[in-house]
Amino acid sequence: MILTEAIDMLKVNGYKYTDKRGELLRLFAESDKYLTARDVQQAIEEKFPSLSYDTIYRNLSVFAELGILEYTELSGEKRFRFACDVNHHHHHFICTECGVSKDISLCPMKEVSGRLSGYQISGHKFEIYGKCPNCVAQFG
Amino acid sequence: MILTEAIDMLKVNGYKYTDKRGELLRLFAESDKYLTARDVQQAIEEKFPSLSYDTIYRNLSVFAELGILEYTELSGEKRFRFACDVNHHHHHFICTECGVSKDISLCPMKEVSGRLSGYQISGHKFEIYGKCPNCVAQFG
DNA sequence: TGCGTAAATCGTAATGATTCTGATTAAGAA
DNA sequence: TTCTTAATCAGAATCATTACGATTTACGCA
Repeated sequence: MILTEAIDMLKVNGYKYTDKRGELLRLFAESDKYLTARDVQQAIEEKFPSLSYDTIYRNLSVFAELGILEYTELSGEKRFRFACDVNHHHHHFICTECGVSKDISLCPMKEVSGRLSGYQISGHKFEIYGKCPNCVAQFG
Repeated sequence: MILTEAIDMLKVNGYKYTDKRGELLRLFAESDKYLTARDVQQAIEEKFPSLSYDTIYRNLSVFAELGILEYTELSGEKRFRFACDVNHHHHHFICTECGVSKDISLCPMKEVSGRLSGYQISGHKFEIYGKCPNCVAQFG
C-alpha cells in the first residue's frame, strides 16, 4: 500500500480528507515501524503541536478498520504500522527497542487448522520479538 | 504442573504460603482457562469476599515470574492460566468467549529463526483465537 | 464563490486496568 | 511465644483508552 492508495481508501469509504489525517498517513507510509499513539503524537508534534490525543486515537482506529494500518498489542499498548502487502498474508518480527518490523512470510496456520475440528477459528497471531540489527549494535 | 508443585515452587523461591495464595493457585490448577484478574476476583469472591484486587494482581505477577502461570495479553487485558507441561514448548488456541485453551504442540520458530540472522530474538507469540466447541454450540 | 450540513477536531473529563503507598496483619524462624 | 519481614489491605495515583459537548472544517451544491 502507498500513501495515495491509503487516501483513496479513506475517501471511498466516505471519510473526509484533512491535513491532519494526511500527515498521520504520511508518517506511517514513510516508516516500517509499529508506533503507539504516543509515538505518533511526538512524531507529529512539530507539524501539528496541538493535535488532540483523542483525534490521533480515533483516526488510528479508523485506519486500522479500513485496513490501511495493521494493528497489534504489545506490553499493554496498541501499536500500528502501515499495512504491507494486503494480498499476501504474513507475520512480523518486531523490534522491542525501536518498533521496527520485518516481514515473515511463513504462516503456521496451514498445519494447525486440521487439528482444531469443532473449533471456530476467528484469527491468529504470530509475532517474533527481539532486537533488530541496528538496536543490537546500539544497545547490545 | 500440579498444585503441590506450584506451592513448592513458591516456597523454594522464598515466598510464604498463605491461604489466599493457596486458593488462587487451586483456582488455576482446576481450570484450563485463561483468566483476568477480574475473573479471578469473581471466582474467589465466595471464599474470600474481601480479597484485595491489588493482592490478586501482585500474586498473579509473582506466579507468572516463577513459571507457575502462563501469561498473555488479549484485548487490552492481562490473562493467566496454569502452566502446562513446562518441559514441552507449545502454544495455545484460546476461546475468546470463555477463555478456555487448547494445546497446539506445533511451534513455527524452527523454520523462522534461520531467516533472522543479525536479529536477536527474545521471544515469540503464536496464538489462535476463536470459539471452542462448547461456545460454538452455546452462542453459534 | 458562498452556504449549509454532517463529519472532524478540540479540550476535558470519564473509564478501566494496573501500580503504588503507607498502615496493618500474619507467616514462619528462633 | 516473640520477633522480623513479607503479605495483605484500602484507597489513591497513574496510564492508556474512550466518551462528551462545543466548536471548527471539509466538501457537496446552489
